[in-house]
Amino acid sequence: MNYKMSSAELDEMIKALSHPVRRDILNWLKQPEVYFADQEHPLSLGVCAGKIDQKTGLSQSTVSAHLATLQRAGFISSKKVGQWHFFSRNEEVIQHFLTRLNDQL
Amino acid sequence: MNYKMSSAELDEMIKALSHPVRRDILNWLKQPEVYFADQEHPLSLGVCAGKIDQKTGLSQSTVSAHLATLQRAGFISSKKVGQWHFFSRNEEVIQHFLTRLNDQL
DNA sequence: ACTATATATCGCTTTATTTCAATATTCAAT
DNA sequence: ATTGAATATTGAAATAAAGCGATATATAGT
Repeated sequence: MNYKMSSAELDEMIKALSHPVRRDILNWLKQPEVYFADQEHPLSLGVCAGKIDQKTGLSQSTVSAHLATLQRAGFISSKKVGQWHFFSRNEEVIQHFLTRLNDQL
Repeated sequence: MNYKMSSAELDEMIKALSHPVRRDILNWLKQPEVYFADQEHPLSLGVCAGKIDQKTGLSQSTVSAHLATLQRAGFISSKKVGQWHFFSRNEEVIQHFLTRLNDQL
C-alpha cells in the first residue's frame, strides 16, 4: 500500500468532496452509531442506503448517485447483503487522500 | 488566529480547489522561482497575473476569474504595484484549511 | 491629452452537475 | 409465478460553472 495516486484520481476525489451532501454523508458514516442509531441491521455491516436517503431528505435516485460518486472516488465501499447495500468509509483511502493533499497543495 | 472557519467558507474553499487549473496555479505559486523564473519584477512581490495567464494557456479573462475564485476562498491574496497585480499564497490559510479538512473529513 | 499595457468585468455560449420521476433490476417472501 | 422492498439506471429539466471576446478601468509613459 505505497502507491502514488494519479492526478486524475486526486481530481475525482476532490470533485467528490465538492458537494456538501457528499461531505455530510462521509461525516455521518464516521459515527454511524450517532447518526444511524435506528438502523435494524447491525451497524458493523455499514449503513444501508435507505437510511442515508432519509437523512438527506433528497430523492432516492439522487442519493444513489451521490453514493456512487463517493464510491468511484474510493472514499466508501459497499457490501450487498440480501436486498440491502451497506456503505462504509474506507479510512485508509481517506487518510491517503489527506496526506496527498498535504503534499500537493 | 484561532477562529473556526464556517461550513460555508469550507465549502467555498473546497469548490475553489475542485478545478485542476486552480490547483495548478496554487502549486506554481508555491515555487515561483521554479515556475516564473522569467518574471522581470522581483518574485518577492508575488507573481503577476499576466505570467499566470501565459502558463495556463487560457484566456486572460478566464484566468482572472480563476484568480478571483482562489482569492475569495482565501487561498491567495494580491498586492497592486503600479499597473500590475501580484499574487501569492496565504500559507496560514492553506494550513488552516488542511487542518480543518483533517478534522471534518 | 493620448496611447499603450495590465487586469477586471460583462454578456453570451457551451459544458457539467444536480435533481427528480419513472423504470429497471435484484432479492425475499408468499 | 407474483408481489413487495431496496437500490440502480435512465431521461429530462433546472442550475451552476467554465470559457471566450469585447469592453471598462486603472496606471504609465509620451
